[in-house]
Amino acid sequence: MATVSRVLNNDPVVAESTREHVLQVINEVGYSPNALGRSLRKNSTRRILILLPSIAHQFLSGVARGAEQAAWRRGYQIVFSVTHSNAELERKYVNMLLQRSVDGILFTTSQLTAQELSGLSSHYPAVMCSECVEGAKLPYVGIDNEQAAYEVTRYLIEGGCRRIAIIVHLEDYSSRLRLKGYKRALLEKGIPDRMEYHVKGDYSITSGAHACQRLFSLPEPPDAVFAGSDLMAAGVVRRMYEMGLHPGEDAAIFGFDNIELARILTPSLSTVSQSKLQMGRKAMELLLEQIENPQCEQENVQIGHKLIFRESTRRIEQNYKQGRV
Amino acid sequence: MATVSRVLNNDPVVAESTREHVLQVINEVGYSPNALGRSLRKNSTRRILILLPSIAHQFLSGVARGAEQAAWRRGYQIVFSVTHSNAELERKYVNMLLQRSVDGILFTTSQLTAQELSGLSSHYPAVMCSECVEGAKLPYVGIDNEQAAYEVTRYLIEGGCRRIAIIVHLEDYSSRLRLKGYKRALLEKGIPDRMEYHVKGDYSITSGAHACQRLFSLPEPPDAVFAGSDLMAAGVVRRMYEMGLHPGEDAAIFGFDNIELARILTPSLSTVSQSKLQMGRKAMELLLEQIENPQCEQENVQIGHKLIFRESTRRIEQNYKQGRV
DNA sequence: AATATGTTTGTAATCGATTACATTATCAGG
DNA sequence: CCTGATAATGTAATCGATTACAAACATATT
Repeated sequence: MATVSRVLNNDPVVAESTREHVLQVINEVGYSPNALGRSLRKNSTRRILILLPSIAHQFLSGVARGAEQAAWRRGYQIVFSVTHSNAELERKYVNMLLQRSVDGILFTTSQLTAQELSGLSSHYPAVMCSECVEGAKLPYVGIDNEQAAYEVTRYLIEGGCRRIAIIVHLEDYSSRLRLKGYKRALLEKGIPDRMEYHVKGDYSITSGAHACQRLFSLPEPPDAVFAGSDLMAAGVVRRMYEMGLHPGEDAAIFGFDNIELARILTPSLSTVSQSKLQMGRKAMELLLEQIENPQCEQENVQIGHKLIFRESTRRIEQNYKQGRV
Repeated sequence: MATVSRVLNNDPVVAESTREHVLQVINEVGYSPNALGRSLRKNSTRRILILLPSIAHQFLSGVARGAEQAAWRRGYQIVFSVTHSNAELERKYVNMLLQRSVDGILFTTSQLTAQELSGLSSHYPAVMCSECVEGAKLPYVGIDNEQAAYEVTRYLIEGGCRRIAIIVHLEDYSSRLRLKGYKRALLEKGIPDRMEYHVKGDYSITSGAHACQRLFSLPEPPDAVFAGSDLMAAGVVRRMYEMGLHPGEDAAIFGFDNIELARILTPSLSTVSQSKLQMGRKAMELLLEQIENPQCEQENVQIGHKLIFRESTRRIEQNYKQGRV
């Protein structure tokens, strides 16, 4: 029994002959070690939980891939759970960490309070990635949302747009930062910041379509729409067609996230690209570091971003080229 | 210690006063029961693993939601893992079942051999859903792929199309069934089945675009394209625009799965709708039944499907209406 | 007061793998 | 053939929660 364990753990002390014999018998009887017993004894599962708001999440799937790669490289397994942006459900999954079913947790989103997250993080390995919660004390990996939004808005203004609408989800921190960047650019360029051009969206296609409907029913419809996600931008595109407008012509569209959809829509979407793989990888590395070296102090990490220009801002691009600006 | 356990398990035998005291102390010291010890003793984790080929999977996310609901209702937790369609990786996750880290496994896809799956299923609770593996002996829940493809093809033919291309992934069983349905319809209507109209795709947007390129470079390009997934259909749409063609006009397009994208593309996609929620729910119910009642015999379950007609077959729709057919 | 009855609480074995420690096997050298 | 050293295997405690069973306690009955 002890020898079987030693064989399975590659303990060099067992004789080659017994090792072979053990392996053969294991094969014959179809024995499979019980991970519960092992983890209980070792006080480690070598398994990480990644929390996602939903499965079909284009952007986070890239982040998840990066995180997975980093985990596998260090011999950890990944499981995902889905919170559906529901705090109650999220708490149940967070319990997997408290109850030692996983060694660490990577949040890509959270409905928990800053206090809950801080408390959790002070006793257990946890990292936040992509989305972040204002005031929560736990290591965070993400982009500079304020700066990215600033750059997009400035680009639109310099490209000749004057009535720039923004669609954001005002309830999360990164959205608020994006709004701040947008305002900074407007202020800097002396463009009035008009409330009727701020529309709330929840990252979904449908909310983008609704926002679009509202915006293009205004007496002075926008000449550019900056959506806080590519999905919302897709909703805008779709609804503009339905309203008899030409997305990209009648208004420039800018998305966020650079998901695959952005490339295949007609017109293809200009968008903000975040390095998803890098973000996930870095977050996982921080987490594993915490697990294996619990007393280490950790800092937030900022990942670079870049603007990608496609058909949905082609008119602006032409303005730039023709020096019309 | 025994009493604490009894309190946590709501054993009515403990006195109300001690129960309160125990709960208070638990709160004070921040005690959280160790799930490993508990599961080890109870020989049950009340946790199910759902295997997905990738995270950002629009279609399977609906299936997963249905499965989740059914699981929560019966007090089971769900975790997901991602196989990236890699058999090696998949085996590692399947090990979670062998090692008792989960009570059951729900495959939505699999790269394992029929033999492996059959062996697994004969000793452990496992169900296959949506995708299926030919010859594998384990309960399966899905639609009648052959019939669905037959209906689509027939519809296209009756709508006046004569050069109908099909894009499918020939390596999986459901794709082969779809091809079979397609052939059946062609045969029935006396339309020649031309090999140059069979193009291979791997369910991705890109593969749809490639297939499209090939098809519309033929001397006799198709007048309809039936794609084995909405994503591939989206790739076709995109590439047709790029080739200066008009999807929906120059050729009817039919997708499969009815993911959200199908609704927002321009033109919106006609497609085959499978009841994702129902499929997931049913599969989970079968699985939980197996877990709680190991000796029960189970049968495959077929879920209904329906054809959804949108802009990408509008021309055909008009033919029907105008009685031109 | 003594016994019977019912209610709580405590004790110890158990789940399965790991591992420090004890024990046995192996073999070289005297 | 024995001693001593080393190599290999076995024994038993441990991780933390559960639960059959035993023990203690409280209350009612005669």
